[in-house]
Amino acid sequence: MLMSDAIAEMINNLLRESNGSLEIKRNDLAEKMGCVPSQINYVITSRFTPERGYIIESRRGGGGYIRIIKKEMHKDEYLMHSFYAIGDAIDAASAAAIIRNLADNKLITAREQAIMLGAVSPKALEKLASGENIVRADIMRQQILALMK
Amino acid sequence: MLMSDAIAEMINNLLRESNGSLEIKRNDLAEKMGCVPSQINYVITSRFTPERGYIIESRRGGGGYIRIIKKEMHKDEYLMHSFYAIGDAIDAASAAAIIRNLADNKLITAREQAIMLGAVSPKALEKLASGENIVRADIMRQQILALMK
DNA sequence: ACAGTTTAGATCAAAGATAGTCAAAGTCAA
DNA sequence: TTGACTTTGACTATCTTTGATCTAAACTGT
Repeated sequence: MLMSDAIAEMINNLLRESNGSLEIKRNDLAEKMGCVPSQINYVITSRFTPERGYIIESRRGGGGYIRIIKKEMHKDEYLMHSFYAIGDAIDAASAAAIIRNLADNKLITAREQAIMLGAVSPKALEKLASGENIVRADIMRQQILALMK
Repeated sequence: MLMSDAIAEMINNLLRESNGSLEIKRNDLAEKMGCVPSQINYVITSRFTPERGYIIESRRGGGGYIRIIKKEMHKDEYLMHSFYAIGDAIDAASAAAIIRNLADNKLITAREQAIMLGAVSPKALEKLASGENIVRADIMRQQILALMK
């Protein structure tokens, strides 16, 4: 088996044992698996992405760690739908419509709606020379990803 | 647990017991915790910063002390404070710190924090050729304005 | 009051402990 | 053969711990 797959399997086992959330020492795990530490990063970036439902947190220095959290997927379908509805670029009006939909469907609160609208408002992006709709799409995607946590 | 975290926890406990304001003897605390005195300074500088709402006062010499005060701000005050803390441009780490403060001080929920973070994450702004920090500042301001409504 | 001594916190830089990034080299299937 | 995926390791960034040295405040004897 591929080293990266073995590492991923190890992490998955640990996740299962620990009920969906765990902390590892990068160097320890690397040593246990017999690989270089940076390969742990590779495995995490390639397989434990937010898109696949994982949250990663880490800290360097003494007592450093990497925390991996598996979030429960269930009512995220609507969010997924919105996520893909955004596309590569989106204008302010369409963005507002999508956000309003989320609110209408009780996926976000009124306050959350206001925050999201603020972040993608023309005012927020006024300094952009160009590509406003592309950046707006990226921002929205990150916001929706944040909701799926 | 990490020594610095243990010290921070100790201070937090004392703060809670004493209702938001306390005085410690640096050397005594260091001895109690089993660390060098200067580590107390390190913990204070890294975790009890004014940015996080703490005021530090101290005195040297006989009867010296370090006083730590947790400052309570009112919501509007805090939002204003954050708004101005942003400045014309802001990097991702500083933005995260400000957002985290809002959450720590119960001005936003964990979900709102996640949304705000998402919107100003490097990932959300990765398409920008330049001026990332300027756009980030604008986005943050609009998000905070949304909270003041 | 003054000078010298003692007490106690501040500062800073070096060393230690971790994790992240990036690009080059390797592998493998289409 | 090419392109995607994997493996490595050098270099970087961040956080923590420690101790030497500096500075300020209080105390003491005259």
